[in-house]
Amino acid sequence: MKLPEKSSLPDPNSIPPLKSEFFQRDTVTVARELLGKGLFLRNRKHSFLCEIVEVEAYLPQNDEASHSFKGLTPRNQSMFEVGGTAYVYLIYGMYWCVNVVTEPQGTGAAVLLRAAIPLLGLKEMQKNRGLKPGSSERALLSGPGKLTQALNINRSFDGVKFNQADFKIIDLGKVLGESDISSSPRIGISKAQDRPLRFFVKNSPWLSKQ
DNA sequence: GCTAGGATGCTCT
DNA sequence: GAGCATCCTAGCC
Repeated sequence: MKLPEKSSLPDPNSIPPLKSEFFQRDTVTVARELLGKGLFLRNRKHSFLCEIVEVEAYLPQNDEASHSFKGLTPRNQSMFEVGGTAYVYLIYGMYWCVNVVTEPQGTGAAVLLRAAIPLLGLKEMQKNRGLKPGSSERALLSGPGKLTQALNINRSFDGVKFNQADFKIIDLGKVLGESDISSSPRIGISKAQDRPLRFFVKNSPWLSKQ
């Protein structure tokens, strides 16, 4: 579980956000290709960068576990926005989950961000998570609720596009092959439990579950 | 090491 | 009123 040296990190400010066309494709394709990409977020005081290693796809058709399954509601309306939009919702009354909306406007599909490698802003992530300095870095972003807590993502990000100077998904120059990616059933759902729509970087120590 | 259970509040029925 | 795309802790191997 080695983190890269700070000096070897790219400057996220100089990397443009992924184009809208990247997200407006088949949801499973986007989910797989989001692995290895960077999520960058900047507020008044701090910059955060992390590398996505685990996601789940929620499909527009015949997917009972997807929030879009029963159609548009006030809660899920940003899931029907154009690909590249953030869909953020509260789960279990306590935790936020952040999704990347996929496919064209009106489709109702998204990719849940479940785990990532912390690259920039680790101290602030630790503070946001309420962890002691020196606690394991693995605890920072190894779950959907942890990730939003560490990066301070909440309802105010719902409906925001991932193409802002201070909120964007970027290419880190990492190339993952088919053999680097595994899939499994999605976690924590009660419907459509058999479908292998969770995608993750094989053998990564940063996942939410081994 | 593991598991069971509680926290907590919004959304839809 | 039930159910929920979760996390943490206490208690038990």
